[in-house]
Amino acid sequence: MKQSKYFIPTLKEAPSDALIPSHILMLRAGLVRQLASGIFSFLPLGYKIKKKVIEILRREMDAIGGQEFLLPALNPIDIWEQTGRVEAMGDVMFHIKNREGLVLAPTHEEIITYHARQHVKSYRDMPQIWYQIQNKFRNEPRPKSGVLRGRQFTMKDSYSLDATFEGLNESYEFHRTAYQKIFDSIGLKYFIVSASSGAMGGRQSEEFMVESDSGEDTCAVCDDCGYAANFEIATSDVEPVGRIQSDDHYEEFATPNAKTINELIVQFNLTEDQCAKSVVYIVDSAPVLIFMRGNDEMNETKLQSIFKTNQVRPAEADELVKYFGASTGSLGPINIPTKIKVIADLRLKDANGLVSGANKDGYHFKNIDFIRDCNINEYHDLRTVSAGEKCSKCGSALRVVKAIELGHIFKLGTKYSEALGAHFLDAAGAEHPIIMGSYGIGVERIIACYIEQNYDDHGIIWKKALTPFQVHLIGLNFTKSPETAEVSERIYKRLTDAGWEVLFDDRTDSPGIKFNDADLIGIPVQIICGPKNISQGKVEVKIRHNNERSTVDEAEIELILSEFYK
RNA sequence: CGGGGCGUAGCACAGUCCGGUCAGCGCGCCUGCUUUGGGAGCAGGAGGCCGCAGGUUCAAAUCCUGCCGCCCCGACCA
Repeated sequence: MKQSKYFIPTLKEAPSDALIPSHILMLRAGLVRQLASGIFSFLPLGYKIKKKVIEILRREMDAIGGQEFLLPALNPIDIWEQTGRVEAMGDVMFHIKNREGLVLAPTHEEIITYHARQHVKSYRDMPQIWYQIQNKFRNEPRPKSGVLRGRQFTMKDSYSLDATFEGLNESYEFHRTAYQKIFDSIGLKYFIVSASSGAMGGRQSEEFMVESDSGEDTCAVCDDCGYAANFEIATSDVEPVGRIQSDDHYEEFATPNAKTINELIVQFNLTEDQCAKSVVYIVDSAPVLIFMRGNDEMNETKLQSIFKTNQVRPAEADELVKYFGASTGSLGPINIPTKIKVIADLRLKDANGLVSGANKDGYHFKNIDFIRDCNINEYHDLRTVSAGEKCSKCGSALRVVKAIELGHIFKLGTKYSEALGAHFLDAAGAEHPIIMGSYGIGVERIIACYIEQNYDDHGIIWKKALTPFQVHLIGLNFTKSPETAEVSERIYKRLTDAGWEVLFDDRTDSPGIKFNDADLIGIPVQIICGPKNISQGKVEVKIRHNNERSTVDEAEIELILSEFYK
């Protein structure tokens, strides 16, 4: 490809809307342009990279027996109503206004299940792995960070259909391995975390994460043993509060100026372990009183999983008065005027000697015994881990990092097949819902994450898997030196004929412009043809990632390329 | 949806408080000449409803009202 004819609008300055490296570089290198918030056009160079990603995805999905579909983005809404997801998705789903009953698909479990229901009627028809690489539409409330969170994006989504849970496990493992191959071959540094299947009611789920300050997920990772988990479900090894030797009855004391745990600790010389913090949530419109140790933070996702709902919110001030007759800072487990559910974090299990609110503004109780004095309905792991706590596997200090979710694999179970009536007959002739899994990878996120991990002051640094071209042939000073033009053309033709993907900078611009553009675009190998070297029958080879330069004979070029790309 | 910021040429910005002197700078673009190993020089030139709509005023990029768009923080994210 001759660069003089190729549309690569590079920018010297970064558009002010772009803040993170991948976004800035994708704009500057002429890969994408933004059309509207969360909506991007891929320009030729960017699309070339995207197609390379897609090819890798296709290769690995085919390798595990996946069959490629292309499902419509326009969906009849009634299928989505049957699974209850029109409501669950809420505003995230785009609805067509001038044609009643159509929506834009944000994902495709429903449509896959629809087709499975039509034709997968026997255990003999399974297992199946169906996938597609297609645009998804989600009305994100706030798109951000370039292509990392958009309203229209490309996803590789696959779905497994199995007759048994053993089969599902196998399909899941196939995907897990394929995903590792995909990210490894691209050269991404990633880690896998256990994730919450949340209110979806699935069985197991893992996410493929890239550590990044631009990430929207938080994970706890252990660098020693490899433990990694999404914050939503992460646990750590923390000391339980336990019991102390004391039979003292609980006793009210005035705490007029202590509303927070820290104020209690300071004013009454307590330890965090002695304090049972009360938190009140409204879960499915019913209040739940939750106890956490000291300043331990409650994790909403864990709460959602316990109650299997995403209808969870902190109680409002007037609700606290209504249920407890007291306000925040004075709530506790004893003398609750209304009957509500009480749960506590595992760390407080069966503890005593505790201080908690007296359900009377300005008063607390001390010497509370959770066994003797309270009716704690259940104990659950409810706390959010924090950095530096001990890994529950190996005891090393956990790190807490921001991460970008690149892929998600998920054992769905029978939620969709049951809702849509996708049943099959087993060998004994008994009817069962199809057992499903769903697996997704964000295509644009791969590109953005790759760039986040591979750039320098000059621009992007591609490795061989995703580079839009294998060689950047840069001709210098053609107007002054027709011989250089001639030699460059000859090299271009020879490499192209030999099957190399060559971007040939045959523009008449000054060398500085060409070098800077080349580094910005980031093709791994640059071959520089200038008059000085040409006269000696030589060209210069520059390796982008380490800036290594060598002057070689024209005849050696292909050998060097074969070596680099072997 | 709450909070904050912004909208002036392709990109980056100044001008807005304090209305008139205001359509400006740099880069990019076009033409010519010179130049060519890390974003060249000189000369000449093109490009704008100052986001949109209303209002105030003799006069609006500038003041007022409404709307739209974009970015950031938060909420949200099968």
